[in-house]
Amino acid sequence: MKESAAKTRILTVASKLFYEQGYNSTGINQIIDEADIARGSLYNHFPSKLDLLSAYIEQAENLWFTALETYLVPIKDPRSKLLAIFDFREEEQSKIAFRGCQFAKVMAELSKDDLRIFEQVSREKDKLKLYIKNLLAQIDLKNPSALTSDMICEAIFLLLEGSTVAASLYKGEASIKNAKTIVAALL
Amino acid sequence: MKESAAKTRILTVASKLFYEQGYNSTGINQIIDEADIARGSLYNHFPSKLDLLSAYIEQAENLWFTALETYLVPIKDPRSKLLAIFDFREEEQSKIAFRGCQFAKVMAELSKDDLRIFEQVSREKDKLKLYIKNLLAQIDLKNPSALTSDMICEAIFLLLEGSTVAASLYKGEASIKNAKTIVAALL
DNA sequence: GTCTATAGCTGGATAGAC
DNA sequence: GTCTATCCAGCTATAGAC
Repeated sequence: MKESAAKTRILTVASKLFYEQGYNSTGINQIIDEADIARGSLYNHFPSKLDLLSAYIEQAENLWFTALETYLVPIKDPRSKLLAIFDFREEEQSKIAFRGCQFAKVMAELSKDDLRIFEQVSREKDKLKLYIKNLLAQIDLKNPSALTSDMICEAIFLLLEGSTVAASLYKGEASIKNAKTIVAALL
Repeated sequence: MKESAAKTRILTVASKLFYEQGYNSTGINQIIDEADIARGSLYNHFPSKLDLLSAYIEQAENLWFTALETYLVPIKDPRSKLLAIFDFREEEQSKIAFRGCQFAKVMAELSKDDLRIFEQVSREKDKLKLYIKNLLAQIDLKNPSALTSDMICEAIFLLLEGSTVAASLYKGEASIKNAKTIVAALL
């Protein structure tokens, strides 16, 4: 059930370009040039550019989550694991010049009518929230802030998203480090 | 020193379209159609599309900040003022179907080389942080979380940004309400 | 399944009349 | 300063040969 080499190459190239240049600014022409395949082949595998975007999102979701889990494997303590999510994001973002969250970037470019993509992205974010929630359940919260466990989960999630946006604005890791400090105070 | 009516109309129409459809997805043709001016007039007032974007950002900054300050005038207590920033954002976003932060949207669409725009936006965000900081200075923090005043300022800022992104993803106000709850626990 | 050729449009920007 | 006419490069998508 191996996918064609052409299809894989298209998706690889498109992922890179969608993220680096944006979806709207990346043309089919550039994709077929860099992937070195023919126009017709692309439309054979992906009926439209939006289908290609959808495939990119799906792949990126899987890759991102797998990378996060792998990063956290050596860390045993759940509290440290939660804090390390911010280290992971910092490393990841600094490698790519603080271009921001892949999914947030796509959403910002889409028309509000492209519901399919919005749902895909929100499913991914829900997966992350669930992952955070499970880690929180293993912690004996000292709870200095009188927030419920669910609300602390939300805080971690929002601080992660917010600090990524801020880091991409300021082109530096300071916001992500700050978010980690704030979360540490909440746990 | 009144600006020409044409220029004003161009900027009004462009602002609306840039925000509703995105910068890249809005063409010069559509702008001149809806503003009902001639192609040449647009290029007379704005040498390039990027100059028009820059003018939009500048105007949006001023309008947004003025609207926030006006919203907060009737509220006297500084702690309530801080929390009301989230009410303001919620009202503002619900009016526009949770399309997200104007500035974040633009940044997500830009090439990383458009430094001029990045700097414009970061100046705006700095203004907001300073405003938050001044309000915080008037509060006697009970400080349950052992965070410095500067770090609480950062937390408010990051939660505001993060919850706006999340609200635009989920198309609802829940994230913004949650962010307010979290901030209330920090103050 | 992969190719080339091209349709059909729209993009941003310019020239030159008035 | 505002207009119309137009350039040319780019876009997404399709047709039809191999």
